[in-house]
Amino acid sequence: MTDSRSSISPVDLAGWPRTEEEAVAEQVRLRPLVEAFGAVPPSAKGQGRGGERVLVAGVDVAYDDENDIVAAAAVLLDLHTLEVVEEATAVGRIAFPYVPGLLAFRELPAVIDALAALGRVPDLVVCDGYGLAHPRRLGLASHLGVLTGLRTLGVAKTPFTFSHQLPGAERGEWTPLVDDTTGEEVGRAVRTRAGVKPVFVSVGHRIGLAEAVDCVLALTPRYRLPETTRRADSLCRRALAELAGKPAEGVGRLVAESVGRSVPAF
DNA sequence: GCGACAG
DNA sequence: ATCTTGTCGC
Repeated sequence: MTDSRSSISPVDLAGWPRTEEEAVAEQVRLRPLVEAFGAVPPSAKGQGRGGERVLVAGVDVAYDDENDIVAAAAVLLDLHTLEVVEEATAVGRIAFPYVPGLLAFRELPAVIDALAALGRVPDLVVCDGYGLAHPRRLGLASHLGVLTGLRTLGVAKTPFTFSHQLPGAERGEWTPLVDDTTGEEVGRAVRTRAGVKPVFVSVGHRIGLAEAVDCVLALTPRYRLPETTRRADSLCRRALAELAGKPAEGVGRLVAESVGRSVPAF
């Protein structure tokens, strides 16, 4: 047993929220289950010793609103070499409209399907968006963590409703991301590349904020965004493009593809 | 009431 | 997210 879960189960769409009220109620129910502490993975096994590599998954989704289709991708990387170990995609119908604060209900069903299609369970999942930095402290990264038991963190490209001072220009410098309604630090604005706009990192589940920032810096040797995010973004767009013209009916909610050990050039 | 608002 | 021209830089 490598993690608290040895496999990932798809969500039951029959019980998925259909209204904003139901969605908010679900966030309030899950919020107390978030664990905002934990070391850089893996903490369950031997700290990366003995040749055991740390597997980090990047997830992202792309939409075709015209045809009501969503394509998700999960790309597994070795945290130390940043090599792609495995990748998987899943497609389905869009499960919820885009509502700021309720993004998880739109993205998670497809994201979890893609993660479930991987042959291995990631030690950490990097999400495109927020975790605890959320009006009700349950952004998509935290939501995904609570639903699957996986360790997660969020990396967003904009400050959402929070405030921050610009961090120093050097890579690695950061400032707190603050919720002005409570004064608490909900994340950090992190400079992943010298002289380039910062990204916004927050805790998802089972990891501390400082540890989450360390992981993000390890995943950004060259670009502003983590390699996990870049890889997943590229893959889900390709997966969506391959569905060109196909009607939403029939797409259902099928795992479209699962490719092991591929290292695509992009 | 109005604007802002992760992706 | 998605649409969408040209442009600067490695």
